[in-house]
Amino acid sequence: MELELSVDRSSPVPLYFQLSQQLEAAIEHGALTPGSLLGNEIELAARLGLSRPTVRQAIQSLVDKGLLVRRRGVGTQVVHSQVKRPLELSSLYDDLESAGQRPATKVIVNTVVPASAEVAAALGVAEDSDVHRIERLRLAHGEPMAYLCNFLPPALLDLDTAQLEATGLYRLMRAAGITLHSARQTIGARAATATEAERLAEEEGAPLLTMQRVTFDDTGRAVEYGTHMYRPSRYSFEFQLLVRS
Amino acid sequence: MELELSVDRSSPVPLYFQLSQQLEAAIEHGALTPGSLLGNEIELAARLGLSRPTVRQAIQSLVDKGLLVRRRGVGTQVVHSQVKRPLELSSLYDDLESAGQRPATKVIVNTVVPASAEVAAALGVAEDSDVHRIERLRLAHGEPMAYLCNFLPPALLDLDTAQLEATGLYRLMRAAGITLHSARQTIGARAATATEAERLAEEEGAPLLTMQRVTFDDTGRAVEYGTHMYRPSRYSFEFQLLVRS
DNA sequence: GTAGTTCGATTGTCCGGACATTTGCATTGA
DNA sequence: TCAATGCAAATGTCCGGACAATCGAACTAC
Repeated sequence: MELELSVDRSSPVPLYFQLSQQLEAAIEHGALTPGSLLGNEIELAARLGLSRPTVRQAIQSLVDKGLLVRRRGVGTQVVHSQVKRPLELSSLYDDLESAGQRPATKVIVNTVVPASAEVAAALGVAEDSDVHRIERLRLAHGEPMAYLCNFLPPALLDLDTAQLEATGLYRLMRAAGITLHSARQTIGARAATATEAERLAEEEGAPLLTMQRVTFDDTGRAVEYGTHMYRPSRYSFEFQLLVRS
Repeated sequence: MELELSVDRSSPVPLYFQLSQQLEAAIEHGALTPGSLLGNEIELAARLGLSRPTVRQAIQSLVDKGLLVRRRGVGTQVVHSQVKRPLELSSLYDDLESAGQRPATKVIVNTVVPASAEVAAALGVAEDSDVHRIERLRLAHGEPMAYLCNFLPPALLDLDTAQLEATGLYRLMRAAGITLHSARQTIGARAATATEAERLAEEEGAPLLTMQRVTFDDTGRAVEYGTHMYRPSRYSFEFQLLVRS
């Protein structure tokens, strides 16, 4: 196996990034089979005309992604795993769209309200200060799927109802220059109340999947707090957790 | 602010790790307040008698943990976030114990069975090959909390019923030298069947929180597959998702 | 044959330096 | 007054080298 690797030094793309992308593509494509050794770093660096730290940086980024494993004294090998693409912090809208489900959104509420104690604590703003409140019904194939209630700090972005119905909240945030970083989520279940049941076309007492989430941007600011309710027959959460060492 | 930092060069602990631990402790302890600059890398390196790459490695590890943010041309600052400790891949047993709940386990089944198609696919073993099957009832304060059904590949570790009742599965795996790396989880909800209801002291049709998980070690091997059912009144999932870039 | 030892291979850690890129601010100019 | 320019500061990228720690396998001794 002679893996074709090359870097373009005239490109503004960092060299280590070029290399890591090529390696990732090779793994994804099957050119590098699970369990196979990657060849030692020194030789790889020499072959590409790069220094060892640069090669290490490329490899390390793939190790962090869980695609490679390094073993001292042995070498670096491709992980032997079914899981190719770790699931990340995702948007329900994007999830549905990439699943080919043609999502639709109906905005029920889009207003500004004083923050309750709960919302204020989650967003890190003063109690009774103004926050956006939006409530949406998310549908797929015309069937209700989830009821979404979100709160956003003021002056973060302008929430146009038409835009909210055309796309997802995360996408609007990214478009407004907000870099999402992490989210703290709580997932539970409970029986539907009468009003919830009606909104979601379920019966009273039917099990609902609930999710509460606070999303943070890269500066650690809370940019969104939400309480969502999903129909468990239509949706379940799928994600990958990594051990942090 | 004169943060006290020092490294011990005679220690076998890597220098970058010593530094990152001290910085993390300072953030946790409040000596470094959110939003405050960390001082530039060059000066920090000089003060500690370290090279810049070593200091960068320490800082980078904290950036990966979400505690710091770097901005080119500005500096490195402490993240302004309520979330101090990102939740990691956790064990129900440990969760309960650290919450002071004195967990107990009752082993219902502990045997070896041929792998069904579903189990074989999850664990990456041949269909009908031998796998361990354990079913456990997890209690807290004497109250049933969850019903856990797990499958493990053979010859991974010996599953002693007494040990299983004394501690959690993850802890047994770690003690056997298995380095857990990641887990793919699916969380959903549904109504309890009659037998499930009886096991968990719920009523038939009551909402249950369900979780399916495949856990991988650092070589990418699947080391555990499980189907769990939780009483939503007693337990909910709380975790933090990071955006992977 | 088996257990212990040695040795080569490979990654882990660390250094000191160089230049590029981006940011924020002060200065300058219209 | 306001916008454009220039400058300093900080992180981003990259280099080439050095030594340490660990693993696996071949080898040796019993």
